Parts: sequence; C-alpha cells; structure tokens
Amino acid sequence: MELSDYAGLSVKGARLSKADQCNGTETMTSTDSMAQTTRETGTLGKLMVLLDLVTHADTPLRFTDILALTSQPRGTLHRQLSHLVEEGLLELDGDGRYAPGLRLLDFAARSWARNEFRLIAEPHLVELQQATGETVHLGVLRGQSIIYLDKVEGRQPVRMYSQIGNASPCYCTGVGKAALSLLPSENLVDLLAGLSFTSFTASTHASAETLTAEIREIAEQGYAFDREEHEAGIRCVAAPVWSEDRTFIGGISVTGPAYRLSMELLRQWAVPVQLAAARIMEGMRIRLGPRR
Amino acid sequence: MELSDYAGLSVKGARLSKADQCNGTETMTSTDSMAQTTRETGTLGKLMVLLDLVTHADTPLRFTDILALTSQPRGTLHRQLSHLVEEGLLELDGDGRYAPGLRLLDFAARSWARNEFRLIAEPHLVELQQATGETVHLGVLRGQSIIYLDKVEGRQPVRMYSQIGNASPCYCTGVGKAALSLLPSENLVDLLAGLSFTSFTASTHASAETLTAEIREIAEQGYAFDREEHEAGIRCVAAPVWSEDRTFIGGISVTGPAYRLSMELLRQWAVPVQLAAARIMEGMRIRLGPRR
DNA sequence: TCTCGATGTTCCATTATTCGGAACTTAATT
DNA sequence: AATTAAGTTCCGAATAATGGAACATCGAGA
Repeated sequence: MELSDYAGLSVKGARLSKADQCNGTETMTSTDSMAQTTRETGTLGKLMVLLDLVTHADTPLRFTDILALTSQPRGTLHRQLSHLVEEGLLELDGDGRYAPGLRLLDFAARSWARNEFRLIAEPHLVELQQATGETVHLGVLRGQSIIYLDKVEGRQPVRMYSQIGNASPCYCTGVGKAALSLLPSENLVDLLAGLSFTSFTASTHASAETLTAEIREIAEQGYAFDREEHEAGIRCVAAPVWSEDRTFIGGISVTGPAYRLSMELLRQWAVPVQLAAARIMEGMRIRLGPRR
Repeated sequence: MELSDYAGLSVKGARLSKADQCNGTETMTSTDSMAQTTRETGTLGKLMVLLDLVTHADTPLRFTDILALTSQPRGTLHRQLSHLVEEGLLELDGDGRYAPGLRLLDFAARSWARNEFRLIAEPHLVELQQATGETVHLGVLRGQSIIYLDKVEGRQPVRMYSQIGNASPCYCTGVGKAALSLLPSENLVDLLAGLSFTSFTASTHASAETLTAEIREIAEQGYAFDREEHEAGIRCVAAPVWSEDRTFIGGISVTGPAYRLSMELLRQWAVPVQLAAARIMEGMRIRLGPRR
C-alpha cells in the first residue's frame, strides 16, 4: 500500500496474481508471503497484468499464448486485449501477434522530459562522468525495482544491460542497494520479504540475510558497491540520493568493466560520487523545498 | 462536452485502427462515418483520457485542476486517479500534484527495445547519418501523429527520450507528409477531416486543401520536404517507408538547420534518403516476409 | 473435397464494478 | 474562531465486465 506494492515491476510473480483472483478466494488475501499483495485495482489492474505480460515477453505473443498464461475465459481475454489495442497500448500485427503499443513511447517521452528529479540531477551526472570517464546512472526505487532515469556515457561504448527506463532488481545493483539503505527498517523488511532472489552471477545475493547485512554496512558508510552481482565483469560504486518528501528514493552510480575498475579505484571514487549525490539533493532542496 | 479531444493518438471521427487496416475485407463502409460515437473503451478509455491529460500538461496538476478539465464528479475522479496511482501510471507527490508515473518508462523501454521495425532500420539510419552528416529520424504514423521511433545524431550519444517517442503532427513534418502520401485516398480524407491545423510557423499548412495538393505531389515524386513548417529554421527531406502488412506506415528523414541545408542540397539528398528507405523495406521483407 | 481440430470472434444473461451525489474530513484563509 | 476551499469516503443506482457457449475461420490430413 505504501511505496512498495505494484507487482508489475517485479522480475517474476506478476502472473501469479492473475491466477489468484480467478478462483475462489477473493477480497480476503491480506498478508500473503510469497505473492506480494497484489491489490487489483479493479478493471485497470487486470488490464495492467496483461500489458505487463506482453511487454515482458521476449517475443510478440499470440492470443493463445496469452490465454495459457492467464487462464481466463477466451471471450473475456479477447475483449480485454481489444480494448488495449484500441487504446494503442498494445498492437496486433497481421499474424495475430500482440506487441507493446507505440503510444507507450509517447507517454514515456513526456514522463521523462518533465521529470524534475532527472532535470536537476543531469548536470551533476555529466560532471561525474567527466571526472571519472565512466558511465554514470541515476535510478529510483519503484516497488522492488530500480528504474533508471538517466544514463551518461563516455566515449567508449561498453555493452551493458542498462538503459534508460529499464527496471532492474534492487538487490544486485549499486543504485538498488544504495536506495535500500535509505529505507526505514520496517519498510525494508517488508520489501525484502517480497523479493525472490535470482542469481545472475556467482556474486549475486541469494538471501535476505546477507543482503540485510550489506545494506546495514552501506547505510553506515554512505556508499555501495556492485561487485559483478548483476552482470559478470561489470562493477560499480553508488551513493544514495533522495528527495526531501521521499517521493524519490534512489541513487547514482559510476559503472564500468571490472578490468578497468579495480575495487580500489571504486573506493577512491566513493567520495566524488557522494559529493555529486549531495549536490543533487541540494538542488532538489532549492528547487522544491519551499512548498513542502 | 468531449473530453477525448486530446491531440494525442486517437482520431476523432475515424480511427485508423486495426479494424480498418485488416486483411481483405475492407470496404465495409466505415460504420462510424457520420456517427461520431467516440467509442470509449469502457473504463480503460476514461482512464486513458486522464493519463493523457496529466502527461500532456506542462506542469504537475493538482486534483482541482484535473477536476476542472474533466468536469467529472469529485468522487469519481478521485477514485480514478487513485487507481492510476496505485498502478504506477501516475504519481502523487507531497503537494498533492499528479505527475506521470515512472512505470511508463519501463513499459516504453521494452516497447522500444524490441520493436522490429526500429531494429531493422537502425543500421540504415546510421549509414544515412554518416553520408549526410545531419540528424536522421525514423517515425511512424499512429492516429494523426507521427511517433519518432529512432534518431541518429552526429557525435552525441542518443538521449533516449529527448526526441524518440515524441508525437508530432503529421501535417507539418517531413516524415508525416511522407507517411500521408502512402494512405489510400479514402483513409487520407478521413484523417484530414479530423485534423486541426496549428500554424507553428508562417510556412505551416493551414488547410486540408493545400496539404492534399502537396501530398499528391509527394506521392508522385516519392519524397517530401519540410520547409520550416514545424520549427522555424529547421528543414528536412523525407522518404516514405512501410511494412508489407501496413502495420507501420511512416518515413525517414534527414533534418538540419536551414542555413546549412539549402533546398538544393535537400533535393540532392532525396535519392540517398529514398535508397535508405528502400533498404529498410527490403530488410523488413526478408525478416517478416515468410509468414504473412 | 470434406472433415476435423485448433484458433479466434461474437453474443447475452448474470454479476461485479463503476458512477455520482452528498456527507464528511482536513487544510488554508479571513 | 469562523469561513471557505480542497480533498476523501460512502452507498444505492447505473453501467460495464464477466464467462459460458454458440458462431466463424483457417489448415492440415483423410
């Protein structure tokens, strides 16, 4: 119900919720451990589950594929998909395959262009990029995921699994762990309880225990590392950033290939990263402080 | 009062949607030719109007602002906004102001990353950029708008959402007019009938008549110009591109400042632009041809 | 060609959700 | 403190979504 609830951004598990609301038990699913309490927002919630399904699929899905994934009555599913297509949120090609709709791009372009947090942070990200020569990210916590709001690359393009708008897990990214270190322990416990840990590399945290320990450490020292936890060969150092009203809880990071970024070098960069973070927060305070 | 009049993607009188463009069985004599029944897709349609309102606003809106814009009952509006917020499509800050939700970014990032048209076109856009040294765009027609799918700039890395994803009018952009030149005259008439012409510059088309004339010309010669019609001092030359099943009707363009791009130079570039367009379509044919 | 099965679409009574007026809280202003 | 504006919650009535089944459509194999 707080800032932790929509399952849409979680890596796995959005599909389960659909199955839940299909059969008997309704309205009484209070605190569920495995499936995060997906509070279906009526009609919209059901449609969003579908939109999630299609946008998360690796390839355009046929009607029957979606039918199998949702186990809904055919007629119902057909109407729901039709509505999504008619609104431009999905597109149906000549082969009867559903793909994400381009209208989503228009929404996102506006969402991004006007985002105050990003606008304020941008110059500081550029500065940090120039100081280090490596790629700089800005991300915020939404649900269990980090959504990357911005990315400033150097000249040498390094192939990385990161892109503006992409949602990444919070438990294996520098920005994610930095963000988690900002949460009150109560909220943190809740969030961790809903996580399912996927081991992307050998270094990825596999349990809430080890993660909690590291987060405590991060909270003390004020910066976080990603020791090739999300992608092999990629390291980063991150610092937490937040807005005063806690609408944005996230972080910034400097990321690069392990062969170039020794842990020692990353440790040296912790201070400039923290400084940039401090400047961003100062910028937010000036810009947004008065009226809160 | 019509609250679906957003300058977004839906056409008022006639929606150029799947129903129309589907296989063989056209000529069903558009059932909604005179009946302006804005077929709102039930609950979803109403919510999308709200989402449009908020994302199109220049600044975050307060509850009362939205209330005034929609003239809905307060209770109803409040519940609708709550649902959108709960799903992460909108965000409500500490001041009670509604802004676009970051979840939209996640959707869009996936929508973009997997878009086949864009993936196929990309290398040809890069090539065209290198040949001309100017900025190259790829856009497709959705409703009355051109949505930019890709942008290749000179030296600077692509700022993902700076232009990509933006919806622009079809009647005053090179890509837009090139796209319109592909439409069957019946569809074109329907679409033009729903347009309202905003004069961005002195050169912007102000009526369907002059626009229709130019589109006819474009259809003959196979390329289009933007003579500072959308933005003063900016010119472009564009060529139409389409996918075989007409799912994508759009174009590519080379854009730049008028002082550097004489009309004569643009005319010379028409051929390379058309060539790039042809290669993209060939790529689509190879990639998607078989199974249609 | 015909039939069969798989896939996709439409229909309609039932059911659940949304609607919207009004009462009820806050928060800001005089 | 009194008053107005702003936002939230409630509940019967209106409306939209549901889901089962009938209706199309298409491909492949007999």
